[in-house]
Parts: sequence; structure tokens; C-alpha cells
Amino acid sequence: MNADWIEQFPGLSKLEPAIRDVLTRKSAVVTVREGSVIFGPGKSPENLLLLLEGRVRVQQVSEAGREIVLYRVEAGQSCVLTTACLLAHEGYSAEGIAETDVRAVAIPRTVFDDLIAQSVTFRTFIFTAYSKRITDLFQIIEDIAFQRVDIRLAQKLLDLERGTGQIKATHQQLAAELGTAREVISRQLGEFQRRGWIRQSRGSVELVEPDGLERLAALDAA
Amino acid sequence: MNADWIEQFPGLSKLEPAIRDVLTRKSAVVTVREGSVIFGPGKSPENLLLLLEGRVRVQQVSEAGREIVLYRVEAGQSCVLTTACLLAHEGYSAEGIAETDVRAVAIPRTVFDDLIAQSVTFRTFIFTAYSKRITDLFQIIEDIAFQRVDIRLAQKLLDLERGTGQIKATHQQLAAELGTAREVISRQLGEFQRRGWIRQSRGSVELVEPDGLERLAALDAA
DNA sequence: CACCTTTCAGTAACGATGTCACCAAACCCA
DNA sequence: TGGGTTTGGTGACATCGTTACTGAAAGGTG
Repeated sequence: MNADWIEQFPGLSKLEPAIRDVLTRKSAVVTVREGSVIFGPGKSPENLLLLLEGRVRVQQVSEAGREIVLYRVEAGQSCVLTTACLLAHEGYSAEGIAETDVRAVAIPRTVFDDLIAQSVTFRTFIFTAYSKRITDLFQIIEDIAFQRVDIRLAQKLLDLERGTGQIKATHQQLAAELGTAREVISRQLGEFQRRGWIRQSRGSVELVEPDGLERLAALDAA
Repeated sequence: MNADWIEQFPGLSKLEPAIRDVLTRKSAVVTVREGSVIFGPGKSPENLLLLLEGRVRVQQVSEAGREIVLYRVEAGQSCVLTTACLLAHEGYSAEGIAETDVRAVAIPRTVFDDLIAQSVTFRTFIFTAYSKRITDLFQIIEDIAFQRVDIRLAQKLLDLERGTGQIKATHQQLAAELGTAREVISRQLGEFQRRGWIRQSRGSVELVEPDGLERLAALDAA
């Protein structure tokens, strides 16, 4: 079986040979179809996932049905926060959804525990990932609490544009990205369009003049 | 030296004897004066702290100087999120402040790492604490994004009242609790007072009719 | 105590954001 | 083609955040 996937994770490339062996023998490469709910309320993840290909969106869903995107796990990253959350708590109301077809390495809980115990490198890998996620969450809290919506939307549009200058998303989905309401997105996009920065069509946004968005996004907490 | 402090942490009471020994020998009980900044931007924590007495407030401070309280560490709990954040990242802009005089066990980084490696019990203790904190952060994000401030303020007043029916806090401090502005707090407290639920005086709030606050707080995401 | 400074709270006006109600256009599918 | 569903647009209003200013309360100093 091909174990070269380890090279895709910089933090793991220095893994001790014995550990490396355990990891490749006791984990499995799995594939998940786009749109699948990987974990969610009442569906604990059984494995730690290391993403080889694709993208997972993690979002919080409120009782009232409103959604907010917390972060995304990309290829080369791990779903590490779930490792804490699969241990104890019920109250884990976040859910993970495959935004694309996903190929990932699944590390069972017991193996994860062994690796943590046996490998400094693996520990560093995991805790570094934790650090990144947690500081991201802090940033989200700060943005939601203190940042203007127009600035956040401009940043998000630039962030979601993956080279193509096109963003496939409904206003409702963009609202969920920022934790705001659809109507607010409609108004802001309308304003961006009036300024000639974007062109809208049903279900997608085309960036016409990214510079305008960049300038707005750069205002940040000025 | 007295090592009975371990009994104050339910998650550690089943600690393996050998590990227990390492923990007591290689950690130190420290005291911190009320108001001290335990960690913050440019001041990485060197140790994992387990709180024996007192309370630590962890808050995010934005560039513009605005603050929002993220969570509190109470006696019997650990400053566990710092363990991730002391590893890698600069961008750790949260700070921890002793709200009272604090007595705590300080576990050096290297010892923390050893304990993680050697003890299942310790690992569970740490990851369980992570889980709790992270779900708390998710809840904060949801509240900030979707909950009305009057409801959040009512909940916070009931939360901060520690038996006495009295809350020692300025409007500015209450604003930081919720990540909103002082003026908003002043307005809401004015409204609560008109309804006869509270009595205000400079620097403190007295709960006169907690039931009113309870009813409002219970509206939650109804 | 008188005086000054700092901190804290109140308020009005306005801008930004969130909510509600409703409509219209675009898409989907039978 | 027709009818339902999804998506987007909009006005009216409520809530929340910001600005600017005021004065009261506490604290320090001679």
C-alpha cells in the first residue's frame, strides 16, 4: 500500500520511522462524496482525518436554524479540533461537511492516542494544528464582534475566489459565511455592484475589479 | 511538600502513582496577585497552570483597543488552551488576567510534554478540558452572531452574580463581557432598572428581582 | 476643606445592521 | 408547458453601534 501520503504533511515528514510504520499500517485512506456530512450533532467522528484532497467546511448551526462557517480544512490539514470533541462532550453542535469530494487518511481514536503517546513529532503536529485553529476562532470572534459587514464581506469574497474570479455561492450561503442575514448580503453586494467591483448573477458573483474590494478589505480595524 | 492538590482535580484523581510522583516533584505551586497579566501578546506562558484558588479571565483585545471576554478559568480547571498556543504561534492576541489573587500549580512545558506522553489519564484530562473550552468558544460565537444583547446581558448578570445579588462591574466592563459598547449596556441597564429588576449604582449592579432577568434570559433562541 | 483630575454614567442623534413581510425573477421538474 | 421551489430585491421598522457631548461621583493633593 502506498504510504507516501505522509510527505503531504510537512509536520509529519520528520516522523520517527517506527511511528511512521504504525501510522501507515493502522490508518486507512477513505473517500467521501461532496456534500456528505462527516460529523455533526449526534454523529461523532470516529477518526481523526488528515486531508489529502478536497475541502471540509466546519460550521455551527443554531437551534433557530441559522448557520455560521467556523473554518475550513484543506488538503494537508487535519480535522484536529474533533479529536478533543470526540472524547467527552455531547454539546458539540458543530458539523463538518465535504465541500468537494474528499480523500483523507482516517486515524482511529486508539491509534491517535498511541501516536500522541509515542511521538514528539506527532504531538507537535497536533498541537500546532490546534494552535492555528484556536487563534482562527479568536479572530472570528473579534471579526463578528467588532468588524463592519462590508469589510468582512469584501475579505470573504477575495478569500473564496480561488483563482477563477468567480464565486459559486448564493446570498444565503455568503450570509452563513459571515453569520449575518441574507438581506444584508443582498444590500452589500448591490452596493459593490453599483461601484462596479462585481457582477452578480443567480448563484454566483464575478469579481470585476478586485482592487476595489482589496481597498475596502484593507481598512480592517483602522 | 504538600501534594494533595491533585485531589482537587477530579480528572487527575486516578492518575498512575508514578506519574503522580513526577507531577508533584516537577511542578511548583505559584501565587499571582490580583490584576496581574499572566499571559498576553508578547508574553507567552511558560507553564500550564492548574488553578487551585482564584479566577483567571481570558479575553481578546482588538487593535482598536476593544475587548471581549472569552472564558474564565476557575479553581479546579486548567489554562489548557495556552498549551496549544505556546507552541507555535505569534498571533495569539488573547490575554489572561488574574481576577482575584490566584494560587496555581505551574507545569513546565517539558514536563507537560512528558506527562502527555506517559499517562492516558493525563491525556484524557487535557483533551477533555480542550473539548469544554472549544465548545464554549463555539457557543460564544453563536451568541455574538445571533443573540439579542438584552437576553445576553440578562444571562451574564445572572452568571456574574456569585451568591451576593451584587455585581461589581462598570458598564464598560459589562460591555467587554459581551463584546458590545458601553452605551448599549447603559441603555439596557436603564431599561432593566425601569422594570424594577435591578438597582444601579456607580460600579455595581444590584439584582432586585432576578426572576425578571431569568424570564428574559430564558427566551434564548426561542 | 477646596480644587483639580480621572473615572463613570446618561443621553441624543444618527448610521449600520438585523428582522419581517412581501414580491418577482430564475430555475427545476414532471 | 405549467406549477412549485429557490433565489434575489426591497421597504419599513427594530435593534445595535458610534459619535459627541454632558455632568456626576470618586480620588488625590495642597
